[in-house]
Amino acid sequence: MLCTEKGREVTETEFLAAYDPAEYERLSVAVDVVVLTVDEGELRVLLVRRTEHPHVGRWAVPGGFVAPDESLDNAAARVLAHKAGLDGIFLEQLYTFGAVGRDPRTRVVAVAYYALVDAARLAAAAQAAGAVLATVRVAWAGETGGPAEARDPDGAVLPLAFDHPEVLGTAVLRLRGKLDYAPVGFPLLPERFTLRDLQEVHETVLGRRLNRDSFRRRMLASGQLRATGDHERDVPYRPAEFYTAVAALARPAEQ
Amino acid sequence: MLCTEKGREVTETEFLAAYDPAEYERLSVAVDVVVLTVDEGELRVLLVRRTEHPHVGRWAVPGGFVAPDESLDNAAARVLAHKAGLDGIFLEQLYTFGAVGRDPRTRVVAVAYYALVDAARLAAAAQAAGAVLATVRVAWAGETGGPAEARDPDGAVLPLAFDHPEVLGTAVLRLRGKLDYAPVGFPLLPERFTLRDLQEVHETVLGRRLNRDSFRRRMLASGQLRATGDHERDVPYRPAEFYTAVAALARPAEQ
DNA sequence: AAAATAGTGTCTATGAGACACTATAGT
DNA sequence: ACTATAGTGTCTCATAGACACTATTTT
Repeated sequence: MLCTEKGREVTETEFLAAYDPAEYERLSVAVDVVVLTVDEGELRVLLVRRTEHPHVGRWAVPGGFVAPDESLDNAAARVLAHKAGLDGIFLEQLYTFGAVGRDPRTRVVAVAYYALVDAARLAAAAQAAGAVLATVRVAWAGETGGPAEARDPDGAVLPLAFDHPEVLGTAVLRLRGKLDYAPVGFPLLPERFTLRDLQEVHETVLGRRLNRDSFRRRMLASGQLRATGDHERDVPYRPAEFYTAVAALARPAEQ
Repeated sequence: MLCTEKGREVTETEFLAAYDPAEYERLSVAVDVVVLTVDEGELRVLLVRRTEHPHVGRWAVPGGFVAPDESLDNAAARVLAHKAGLDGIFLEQLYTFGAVGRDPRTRVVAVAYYALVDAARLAAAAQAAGAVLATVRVAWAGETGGPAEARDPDGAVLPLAFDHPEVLGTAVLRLRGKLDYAPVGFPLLPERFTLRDLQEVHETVLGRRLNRDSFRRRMLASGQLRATGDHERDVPYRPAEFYTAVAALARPAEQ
């Protein structure tokens, strides 16, 4: 059952020395990063306008090809840093899109990631990078799933490149699913936030209103929040206390 | 902002005709399929013994390289059919593993899938394919995550190839997570099953005992079960009624 | 009859939703 | 004083766990 060559077994070292990678056809592998935030009750995504073929002029999530000497996670972090100017934020693998005709140039397998960041930081990064923040709309409720649509601030639909409607829809679906059991809301908020801010983030992501009393009890009982003792200022009503997330959401280690 | 060549804009058609895929380095892309079942209170995985370098003699989940003209889903279904003789069973993308050194031959990005099948069918398929069914053990509880280990029927640990301990661990984690909200137990059972069978599957996957009364109520109230009116035979106690899953779990459509 | 599990009914504990009430800021 | 929201306490309802009891088969 072992490989033989001239009547004797070859060792793994000999095999690897003689191995020719061109024996199997290779594919282009890209990472696409869906950078999401919540602002003013809307889910927003960072999009860049394509300046080259294919799909010139259409809008795309930042992406780039994976180099032979970098891991997928590193490639995604590199794309996030170079194309969006963002560093050290929540970043997690989402899904891999590999339909044959998804890129008209050649066969490209895209490993999609999603990143979460607070609205103020993303607004600054988008401006510096020359990107736009588009509102995300999905035509489905709950955890049904399906493509998503991006609109500019005037409500006009932005044409998306490649299969990015599906990529964006998958990111929304993942976010909704995670919010039910994971503290995924915190990366979307600044370090200090009120319970009202947190509830608005949850409601925006889930696309439905939540019960205030129940949400408050559940969050305080979860042990994920630490009260700061500080309160809001200059609000025309009783100021709410600021909280912080008790444990920073750990970045998953490279596989 | 558009590409120019000799002072005029090029159309997308012209661009694609002149596009050279070799401009970017390409990678090998493989699919690995984790085929799982539950039998005798144990989670089992189908493994094949590697007959070629690298990792000759070690055990691996069935895998294969993705051809340029097939989608990832199709490649996974092909591997499942050719290497395990299984067709038309639950198959879903799991996670993509892309660490640089995970394959000693060359850079290989592995898109892992997991498949679920009932124990009797998998036992027959494994025998026909010359594969083994190994018991899966994880050293972690709940949804912690981490690598998994495979043991033969005598309890001896089978050495796994590549990063397959992580791949296997990721599959167990996904299965546990899905069981909480999705009817993922049904693909692991034959068409007709008792509530006891279903509970045993859930307990095995989750790695903990469940409350009988509560499980029964929850399942019957879920609307996912249809009573058949038939009952077990030749059991030394009151025979339980057979149920069927009311809706076959739809295979996700190709992206 | 004994043993073992299926299946039903009921009580209790827990958590979500609803509501009432008090607290605290700006206007 | 008025308004708007923060924060607390309590009631109700739905669901999970626990337990008791009956049903049905083989040995």
